[in-house]
Amino acid sequence: MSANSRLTIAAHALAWIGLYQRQGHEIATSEQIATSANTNPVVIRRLLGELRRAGLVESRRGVGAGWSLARELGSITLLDVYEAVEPGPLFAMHRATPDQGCVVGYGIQPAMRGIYEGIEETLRRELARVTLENVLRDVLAAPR
Amino acid sequence: MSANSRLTIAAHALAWIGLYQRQGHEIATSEQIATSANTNPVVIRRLLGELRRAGLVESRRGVGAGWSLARELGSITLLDVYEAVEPGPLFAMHRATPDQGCVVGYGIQPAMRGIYEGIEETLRRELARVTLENVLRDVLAAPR
DNA sequence: GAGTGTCGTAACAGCTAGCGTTACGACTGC
DNA sequence: GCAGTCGTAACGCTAGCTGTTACGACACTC
Repeated sequence: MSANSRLTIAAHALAWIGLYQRQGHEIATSEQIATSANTNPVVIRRLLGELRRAGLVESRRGVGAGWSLARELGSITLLDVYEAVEPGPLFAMHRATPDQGCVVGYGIQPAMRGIYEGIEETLRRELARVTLENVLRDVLAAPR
Repeated sequence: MSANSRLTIAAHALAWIGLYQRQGHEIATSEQIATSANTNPVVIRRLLGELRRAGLVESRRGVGAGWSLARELGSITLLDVYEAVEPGPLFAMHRATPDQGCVVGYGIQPAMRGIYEGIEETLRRELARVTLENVLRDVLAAPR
């Protein structure tokens, strides 16, 4: 489906900030997070910008600027992150509208829309069951 | 996530063939299906080729050639179609492997892998609950 | 108020995947 | 031999993700 890494990187960033704050620091920079995720600071700033719009993190500017959590890790779910970072639907309809003169062409889109809605709802419920607290716990539980 | 229409078009093709066969015909051509789906016959042939590799349809060549179902619509689920048509995982990991010297960079991939596995398993279960028979029924139930 | 470090964001390039299209050989029935 | 359809390669277009550079905006320190 040409999957992307946006949810993964966003979760990485949040877990990193959360852990950093528990170690007594207040503010994390996109530079630090980018180093941990092995990517470019701009990529991190773009993603965190979307998380800020969703109210999950806050940013400060000026000297000593950077990012901090706007909510506890335990109150942020993967669904929150997913919705902040992945707009569109999971499955797409036909590019060009099918032949409305054909029975199948006429009924296929409403039919699939209904089915997809149910499936996406299940996906959301599943994403909502995992908090970033869970993620960080799993991260720290990695052997060695 | 840059969703594509492959599952939708494949389901469309299967429903079309199924209905066509119930109307007494034996063989459907990619040309006919493409007209209904408003796309190019080659797109249909490519998708049906993948469904054939999965044992869902059969094809004949020569004059009067075309496609037919290898199984009843009721025994084909959206999961069968999905697996035939969408190889990779739903969510991707980091492009470049994260900093293994960082606690989060080290543990994030195993953590997310476990979480994603559970979620994809749920998705599969949900897809497995819908048969192409269900799809066709919904298609025919469209108002007007 | 000058200097500094970081965010915010635009702009661009490279890559990949999906989709549409053309073309043509392979096959099979007449 | 002819005709109709599949099978598949090849190509171009588009869109999205990722990485990178660049630079203005901002706020703290001195």
